[in-house]
Amino acid sequence: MPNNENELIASFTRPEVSALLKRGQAALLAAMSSTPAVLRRGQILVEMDDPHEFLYVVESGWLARSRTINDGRRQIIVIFLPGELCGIKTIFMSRQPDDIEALTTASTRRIHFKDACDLAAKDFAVAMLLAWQLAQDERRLHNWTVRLGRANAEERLAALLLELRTRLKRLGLNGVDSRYGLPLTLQQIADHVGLTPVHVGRILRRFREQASVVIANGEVTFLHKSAALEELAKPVMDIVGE
Amino acid sequence: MPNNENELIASFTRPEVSALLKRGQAALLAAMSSTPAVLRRGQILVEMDDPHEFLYVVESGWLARSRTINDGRRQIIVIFLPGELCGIKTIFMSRQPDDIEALTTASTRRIHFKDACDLAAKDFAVAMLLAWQLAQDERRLHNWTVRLGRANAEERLAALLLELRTRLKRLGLNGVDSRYGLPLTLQQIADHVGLTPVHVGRILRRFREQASVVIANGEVTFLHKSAALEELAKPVMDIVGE
DNA sequence: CGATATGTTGAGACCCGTCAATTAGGGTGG
DNA sequence: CCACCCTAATTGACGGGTCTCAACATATCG
Repeated sequence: MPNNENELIASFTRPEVSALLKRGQAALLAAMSSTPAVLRRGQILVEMDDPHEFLYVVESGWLARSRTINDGRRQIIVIFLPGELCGIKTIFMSRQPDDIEALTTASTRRIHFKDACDLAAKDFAVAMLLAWQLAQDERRLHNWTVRLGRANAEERLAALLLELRTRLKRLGLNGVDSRYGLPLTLQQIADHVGLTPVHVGRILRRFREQASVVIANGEVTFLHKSAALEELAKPVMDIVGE
Repeated sequence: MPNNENELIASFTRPEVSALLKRGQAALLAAMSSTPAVLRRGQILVEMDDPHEFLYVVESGWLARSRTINDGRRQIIVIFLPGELCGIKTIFMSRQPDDIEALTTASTRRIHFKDACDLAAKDFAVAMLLAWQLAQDERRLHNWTVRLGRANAEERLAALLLELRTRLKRLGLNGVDSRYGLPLTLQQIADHVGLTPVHVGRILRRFREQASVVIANGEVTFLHKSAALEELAKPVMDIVGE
């Protein structure tokens, strides 16, 4: 168990911490399967209720933890972006009631949870990285709990678009500040924010008409009145802009 | 970092595992402050955005992680019952955007996160317990994400009442199977399930009229048609009945 | 006994869902 | 290059679940 992660989140930009995390990430990545598995959109990496034994890193594409109810309702619980780890809880539980699925064409590499444990025991930076990612995930879940419980459609969508912007930026995956790729369908967005695709479409039209954002051709583009978006989302954004 | 928690959740009742968890709990509790801090209802244990350094165990009463928006909206993100640990993420982050507050009169004992880490490093059972509680918390957050995103008022309330029943039973805190103490106001329930107190009251009346459950005098009592509740909640309950 | 917080009930409004029709887009094969 | 198909996106009309507001009842506590 790692022993001094305090101040981690508060110091996203502190060079010595991010350096440690980068070292841990490098060590873990080096120990992962070298040949990536390729997934088609909609393909399921880990089936719900199945025992599973691996942690994964997203190489390219977007993944998600999702739960589907037999009457057709579906909730995307967490989105995993390229470079992020998923399935860390595999270390602690052999089965979970959710799928991990590919939201887009994607590729992943993996490591057996026992190997990951051994590595973490030997290399503190790896333990640090794993703990850090877990804490990140839980913080994000807290944010979405607040949004799904108390925020309206506009606030949820504004929060989603802004959260993805800061996450992609932090991962170094968006070229320009005012634009990023969003490879999700309205249905997938709706399943994440707890709305219907029809209503998501209506809210996005409203945003477009207000000149806040346009989302077209799989690209989000912030317009000159995007401050209105930030104003909308502000009550449900956390300290680090997610 | 612990190294063989696999099968933990799947084996809630496996005697050797629960024995290990009990040992870990005993060791951690023994290291905690011996004089409990007493909290009045509504009192805040950890203020949002404040740096904090302690893990807590609930001795008596109910606590919650809650987030309040300045316009008055409020979301209870997680409920902590007597015997459960809260603030474990303190080990990893010095500040979080939520309060930890007393939902009822409550008492807690605490331990500095560094001491908890040292203990976990020496005693595997403690590390096990901490990891197990974290995994528990995250699984519960997943469940509530699904419910807040996709379940209607009846399903959310049915799920809440049943989840609390199984959690209290597991903690050994309910005498009879068909009855348990629920020390929450309609407002607090509403803040947890993402509804208004008025609507929560209406749904509970419906439950009462259907002879599913009565909730009166701070007690939940399941009636002869409580199977209807389980039917309602089933689509949004996880494997272990939470 | 009064004061305050909490619970109950009703009427009306609003946000979002449902359903259905239409358009647009993206790939495939001829 | 076009015809075709299938999926995704758009739009409108309508209905319903939940919220809002306000009045009243009840419980709690000094």
